[in-house]
Amino acid sequence: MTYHHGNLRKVLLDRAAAVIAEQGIEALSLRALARDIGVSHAAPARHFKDKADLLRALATEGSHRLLDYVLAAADAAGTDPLVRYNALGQAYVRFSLEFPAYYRTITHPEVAAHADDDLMQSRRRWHEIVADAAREAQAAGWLPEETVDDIVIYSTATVRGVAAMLADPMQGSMPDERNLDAFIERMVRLIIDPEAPQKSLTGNEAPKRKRT
Amino acid sequence: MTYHHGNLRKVLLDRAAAVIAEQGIEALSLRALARDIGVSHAAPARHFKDKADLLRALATEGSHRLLDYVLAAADAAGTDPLVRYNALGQAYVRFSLEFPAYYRTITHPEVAAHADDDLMQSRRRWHEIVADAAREAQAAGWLPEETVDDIVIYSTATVRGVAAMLADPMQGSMPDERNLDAFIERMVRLIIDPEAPQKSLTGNEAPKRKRT
DNA sequence: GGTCCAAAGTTGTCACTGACAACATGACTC
DNA sequence: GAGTCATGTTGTCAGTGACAACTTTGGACC
Repeated sequence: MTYHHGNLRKVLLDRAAAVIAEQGIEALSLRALARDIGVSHAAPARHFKDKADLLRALATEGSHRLLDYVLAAADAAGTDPLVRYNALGQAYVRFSLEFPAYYRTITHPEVAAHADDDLMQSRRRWHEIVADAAREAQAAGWLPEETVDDIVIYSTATVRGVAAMLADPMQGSMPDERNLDAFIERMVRLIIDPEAPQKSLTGNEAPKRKRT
Repeated sequence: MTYHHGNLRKVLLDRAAAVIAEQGIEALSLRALARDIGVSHAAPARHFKDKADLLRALATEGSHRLLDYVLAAADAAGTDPLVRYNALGQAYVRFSLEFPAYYRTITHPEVAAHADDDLMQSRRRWHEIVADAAREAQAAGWLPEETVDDIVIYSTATVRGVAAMLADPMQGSMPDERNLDAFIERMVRLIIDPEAPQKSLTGNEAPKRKRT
């Protein structure tokens, strides 16, 4: 082992993500992390000013991955605006399950309250992405009377809530692993149902599809 | 000051709630709490086995208050099932704003993961309350094709998400204090719109009001 | 009214943590 | 090969949660 580790920063981030995924953010300790990696207890300070700084870095990286993940899913879903919007929501929930460490960090209150510019920009980007998709879905007849902002916030809140409830293992009536995909699909369909446009209605019915 | 404090347990809970409301759960320290109250650093241990135990007690008390708060709001809303269901959702979000310490504690991952029987029962009770209300709303024609469980989980997830986003001060596009009530009303109306039953439709239209 | 005793506080201590300061190492530059 | 600067290291400090051992107090009981 050389005196200089070489890529300690990356190793710290990876190992921290693993610890968070296994034992939660509370259980993360800079000293334990350093011990684990085989480096002195003060080494992490060279790369992260303090614990919050490490979490912030993790959240920033995670938020970029989230955007990539979600955009890839939306693109794979095709051009139908309703299908695309739905795919966006499902991908968000899936990300929270596939990368729990990133997701927990991103939504951690302490981190959220002291977000840096990079993290703030990721949030704005998320808002834009969903807003664009919502506008297209509105053009296809969905929720014509609501503002785009309201729709975005509502949709974000819902997928965030679904993710939170899936992360809470003690919640009753939660699906087991085999039914997870179907569960997510049902939940997001309650936000936007890609198969419920005018086609299922007879011609004389109102073309606007106001919800509820 | 007598040697025996008298009602230290209650004072601890109240002061802890105040600290959490002001500075968050992370900032809560048993020693600082004891110092603050003017009692020795080990005194809290007589009443709460450890820090998690104090948080658990706070969460339990909070969950009872939440149920009372929400039921009172629902009862005040009248007998129309849709209005009642809507009131339930709005009250949930309002509780999170009015009693942030309780709400944060209830939804804290660590607390949620190690819930005691009392807390678990409160959760089941919440599920029952919402399920009963959802059944009545379904009988009035709302979302006839969904299972009650799905509706409950979906609704809970959404109000939880809305509460989470309101608690996050850095979120863009969030309402200022004057518009809060209207914002909450709009968000919950997207779950269930109490003013959108069949009455607004002409007679030959489908009586079932499938969403989206 | 004196005695016992358990509940409720106290002091003292331990291991652990995050943060900081001072020092050591080594890679790169000129 | 001297200088310098990023990157590690050692040493230390105050704060924390948890625990053990001791003290005070107010009733219960006779």
